[in-house]
Amino acid sequence: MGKSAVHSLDEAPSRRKRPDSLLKLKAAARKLFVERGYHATRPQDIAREADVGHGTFYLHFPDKRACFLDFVDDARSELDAYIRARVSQEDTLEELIAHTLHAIFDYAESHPGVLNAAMTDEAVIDAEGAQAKPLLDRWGDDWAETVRNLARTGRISTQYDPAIVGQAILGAIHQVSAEGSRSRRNRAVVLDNLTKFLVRALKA
Amino acid sequence: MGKSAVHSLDEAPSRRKRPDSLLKLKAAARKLFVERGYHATRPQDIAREADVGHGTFYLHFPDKRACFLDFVDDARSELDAYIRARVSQEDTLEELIAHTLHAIFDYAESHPGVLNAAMTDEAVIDAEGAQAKPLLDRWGDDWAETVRNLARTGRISTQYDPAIVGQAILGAIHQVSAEGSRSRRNRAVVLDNLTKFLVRALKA
Amino acid sequence: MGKSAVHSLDEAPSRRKRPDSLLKLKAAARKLFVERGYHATRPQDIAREADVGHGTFYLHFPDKRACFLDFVDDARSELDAYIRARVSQEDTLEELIAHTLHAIFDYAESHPGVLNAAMTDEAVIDAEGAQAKPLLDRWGDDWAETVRNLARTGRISTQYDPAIVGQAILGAIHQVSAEGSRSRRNRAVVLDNLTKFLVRALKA
Amino acid sequence: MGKSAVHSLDEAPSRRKRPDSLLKLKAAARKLFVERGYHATRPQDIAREADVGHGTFYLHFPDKRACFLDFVDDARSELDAYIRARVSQEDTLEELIAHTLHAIFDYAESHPGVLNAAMTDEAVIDAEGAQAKPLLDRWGDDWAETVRNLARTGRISTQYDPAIVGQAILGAIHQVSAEGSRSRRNRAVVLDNLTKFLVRALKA
DNA sequence: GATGAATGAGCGTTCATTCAT
DNA sequence: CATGAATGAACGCTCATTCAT
Repeated sequence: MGKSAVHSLDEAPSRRKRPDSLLKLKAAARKLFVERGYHATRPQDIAREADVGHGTFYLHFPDKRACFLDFVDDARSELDAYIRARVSQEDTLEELIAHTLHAIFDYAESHPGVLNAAMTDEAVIDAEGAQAKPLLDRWGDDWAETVRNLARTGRISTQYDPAIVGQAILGAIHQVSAEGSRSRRNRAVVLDNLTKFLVRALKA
Repeated sequence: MGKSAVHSLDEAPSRRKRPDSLLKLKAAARKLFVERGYHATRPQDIAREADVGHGTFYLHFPDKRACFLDFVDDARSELDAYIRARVSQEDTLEELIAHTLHAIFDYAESHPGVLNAAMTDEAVIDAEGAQAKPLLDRWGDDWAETVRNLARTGRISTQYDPAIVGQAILGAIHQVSAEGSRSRRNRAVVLDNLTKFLVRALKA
Repeated sequence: MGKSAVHSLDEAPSRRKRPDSLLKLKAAARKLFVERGYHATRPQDIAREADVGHGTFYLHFPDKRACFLDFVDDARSELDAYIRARVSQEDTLEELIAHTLHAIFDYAESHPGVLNAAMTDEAVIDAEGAQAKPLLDRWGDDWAETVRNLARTGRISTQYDPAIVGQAILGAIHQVSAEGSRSRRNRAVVLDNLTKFLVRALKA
Repeated sequence: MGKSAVHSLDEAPSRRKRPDSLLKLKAAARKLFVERGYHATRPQDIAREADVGHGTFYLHFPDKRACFLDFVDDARSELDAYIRARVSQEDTLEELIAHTLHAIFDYAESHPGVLNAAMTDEAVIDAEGAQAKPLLDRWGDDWAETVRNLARTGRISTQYDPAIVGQAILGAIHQVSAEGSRSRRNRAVVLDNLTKFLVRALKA
């Protein structure tokens, strides 16, 4: 009815088919997880927001949990890209910290609420068989690796256990940016203080 | 310990009744919130664990949320007591950091999981009418106050915004201890690294 | 403590003991059944309103239903007394109708809400083993008896089945006064219309 | 009647599905509200009676109250249709009363208990946000309108306040038919008495 | 692939009633 | 007589998931 039988010249312009229902679902899921949180978002809500049938949700995700984890993974990848685009191997400690923080705050600014939503403790979304490591811990591990590299190249003190200070750095950044956005703090001031704090803590 | 054995021949030592159902419920609630988290713990589970009827739960708490908030408040008070017992006004920066961290780690050791459970984001337990500030932010504010005092007495650099580095300190401690307990790290090493990290970040 | 051991000169002036807890409970029950209705009134509420312990309620009533039925019986007795005080055997039809309606409206005015609350359909308060006749039907029976008397003494048409017009009269009175109080109608006008209506319907 | 039997070879005559769960629920709700009353009927009971899952109930009604109100509305519409089919504008007073009562008693006979169940005081089903007027009052208003018309066309005495005698008529009819069905009175006798009663009360 | 009506275990909570004191 | 802490069956309702179409 009114839907042309012609091979959809008008809507699927190029490649193969178009499973854009997945894209619509992912966008809707992100929107709702950010706005309402994991528990207050029902698969039905996501499907309606995406303007697809409720059943379609389960064509693309085995369950709600998987959908949330997928959202978290996307956020992580996007943030990684932001960071990789701004830091270079030759950065000094100050530069590396400053560039990374800039990347994180830029991401948070253009994707408001996403980082906070993505960091919902996984204990909260799955009492029992949770994944090995919460997202925050994995991000802490990334910082541990960075710390190891900085120590190896003599840019920071070698007296630290990288695994531990990696978590410390991540924790400081996370809490400062989370609270900063809740309290609507001035971004430049936050960045400046946090950069100074981390650089002094690490400098050789 | 400290509870006199005199007169307790049986179980109900002297006069009257003993409306200890509240105590049993609080203990049960703590146990289950720690073991399973807020969402996976039902009022009914708490009542059964406390060995009282379902309805008794609602004699003492208006709802599940209030029970959780009560648990959080208790944890906060207990931890405050631990900290106050170990730090003194005349502590140097190093001492203050070390003593506070000792207190936190002692508390975490003798009450495993409690701090993590208590820090469940309040957004998670009550979408709408949540309290103004999450517990973590309030603890960050406490650190901000400490930072202000240290700066005023010349023990740390005055170039920081206390509100921001307060949150940074709290974030570092929280993440290090949370991840540390998940990864079963050596306590002494964690303490040592974290103390050094914070002292260097703050020292004048 | 502070309660005189002297044989209560001050409080139980005359006869025996004083089981005034029953009186307090009955007053409280009436107040709450009128204000909130049967289902929204809990035995606990009645006990608290009466300022006695919850258990005391069950010392005087086997259950909530019995308490309500007791309230209904009281209302019926009181209204009967009002009516008996105003009508006499020698009243003409007009007088009898007018006096009875005056009695009912007087009672309703000095005990607002009581008649309405007392007429709550018993189906509503006890799904299964209800009493043989709802209160309204029993009041209708009373009117049937009155009609029989009026017919016997030639004051009204004899062509009616008293049982049926008894219910009709009661129904008209009940609905007019219930709706009249809900719509805050003028009492005199209501009385005048209703009297005329019933007299014309019955007059020989 | 009016539904063509053509094509209904089996049960699902032609196209698609048949979302008759609503119809089954409405029938089940009517049955149970009539048999047990509002408070003794649980949504779950209605669903089981309709042979659908509990949740299906909430697909069609926001809550139990809405389901009951829907039942009431249906009953009112059905009865209105019965009455409209039997009375005409040119009826004399006697005819109008007689035809209307016939319609009501016919409806009550072919839908036993429905009118009584539908007239459950709305105060009983919803303490707070109830509708402006109970169903009975609204039916009384309908009678008031009828009385106004009769008075305007000179068919009844003009000395009445239509609003009040409207309620009186409705009250008489309601109580007589409710008690009549409880006492299993002879329908013809009841009709005869009630018609005479009302006609005499109203006749000019 | 896509749909959305249907499901029912499970939720947080209430309240009429009991009974040890 | 009086108490009120305790009870637990029962309530109205939600929502992650399935499956016939």
